[in-house]
Amino acid sequence: MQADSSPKDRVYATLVSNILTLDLRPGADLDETRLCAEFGLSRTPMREVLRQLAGEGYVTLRQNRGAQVSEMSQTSLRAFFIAAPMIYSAILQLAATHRSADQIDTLRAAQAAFCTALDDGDAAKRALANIQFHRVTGDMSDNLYLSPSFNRLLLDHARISITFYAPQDATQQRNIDTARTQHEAIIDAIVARDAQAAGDLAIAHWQLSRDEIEKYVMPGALDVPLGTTARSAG
Amino acid sequence: MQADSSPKDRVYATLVSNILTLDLRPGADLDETRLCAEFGLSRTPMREVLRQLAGEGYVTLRQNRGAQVSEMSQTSLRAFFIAAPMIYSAILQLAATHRSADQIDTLRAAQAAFCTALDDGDAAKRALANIQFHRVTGDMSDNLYLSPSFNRLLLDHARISITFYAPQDATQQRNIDTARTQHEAIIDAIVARDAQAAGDLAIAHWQLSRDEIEKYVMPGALDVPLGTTARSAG
DNA sequence: GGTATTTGGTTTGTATACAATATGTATGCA
DNA sequence: TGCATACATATTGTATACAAACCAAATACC
Repeated sequence: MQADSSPKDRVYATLVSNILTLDLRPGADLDETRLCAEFGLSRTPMREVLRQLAGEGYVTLRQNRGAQVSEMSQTSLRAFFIAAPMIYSAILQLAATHRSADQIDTLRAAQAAFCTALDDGDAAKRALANIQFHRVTGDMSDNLYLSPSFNRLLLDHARISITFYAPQDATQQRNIDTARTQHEAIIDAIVARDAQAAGDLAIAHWQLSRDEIEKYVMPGALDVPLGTTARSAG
Repeated sequence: MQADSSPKDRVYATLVSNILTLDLRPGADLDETRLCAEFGLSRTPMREVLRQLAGEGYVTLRQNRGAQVSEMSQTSLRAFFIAAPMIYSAILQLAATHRSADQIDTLRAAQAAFCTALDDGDAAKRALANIQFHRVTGDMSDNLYLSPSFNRLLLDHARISITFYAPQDATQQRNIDTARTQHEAIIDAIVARDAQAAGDLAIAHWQLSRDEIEKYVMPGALDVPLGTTARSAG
């Protein structure tokens, strides 16, 4: 999010990245002392970082029992399916309306990075670059009240994507190219200040993700904990 | 939110309440040392409370420059007007769908408290009780991804309501009674699991607030800082 | 043999002391 | 007189030491 000026910011960015990429699994316990040793930071600032992460939904804090990476469940997946199209659509409409010229440059840069990540082939890097793209649209939308939910959605969207990513799946390979194209179209709509088109593209883009996820969410698999499926299979 | 078990929770609850009721004005500087002295708490836990409050949007933290109560501006008011009907409607629809029997009791209790506050006549208490009512609907909706924005909206909704409250205004007096009735209707819709009706009521209920606010937001007053208007006039 | 209780160790929560950074004032120079 | 710079002060950021709460294992009792 912000520049890595202070060591605290570095730790924050690292933890965020590790959580997004499932290097830190949902439900994983975060021992303060261990983190401090790992990052060369004292407990006081580390605790503050954890509290900030908790505020943004990355971790959950339990009284006298330390932090753990926030969980994902089938229940939360259902909530995700309800909230995502609504918020994504609103964000992109507002982005098209409110974007500045500078922000378009930033968005194009994010898209370039996204394409690089696509060619790279690493699911985690791809998800991270994708998030970055959408974060820029979030900045563009400039709505203090939608941002919290939008960011929370992006967090789990990244984690879900990585969870359900199957490298050998030909459909998914095609979908990745579609995503790239959709991003381009989104940029065009935003540049043209076409809120209607941006909103529609948000839905289409969401549909793409949704289809991929739904393939893996079978009614019989209701109690499979999310965040563990794909990694162990790949 | 949670029981006042620890002294930290008490400080948290007090600060939240003071911010919601504008006892702590938007933009007000929060000096750590002073707060510590006031609440009899050390700086370390106090800083953690402030970070939590920052995560939920109550305060903003600036590097090396302390915390201040989050501001409200005309810009944010516009964002509020866009986000509120959307989120409120979604929350109430979901509340009608997901609510449990216990939660209905809680909601009825909140409504009773709201009515008491209405008869009381204190704008701050009223706004607080109103928030409490809607928080219960938020719990009912049980959507992890909409909650952050919903809670952020409730925060500023309370502050805006208090800001633009005019005790002598006959229309507002009537509106207060309307709000009471609408709450009752909302309860009925939720009890009946009628998502459609709940969503419609959310919009109607929002409209009521919107009209009150809009009366005071004139195009010429674009740079009047929110949170200071009504208090000084009353 | 099973359950309850106590006890040791580990981990979190808090307080205080110290370091670093920012602000405001005063002084010197143009 | 105006501005810039240096210094003093206050406030934030960090580290460490201590207290309290939790967890697990071992022992005693039923």
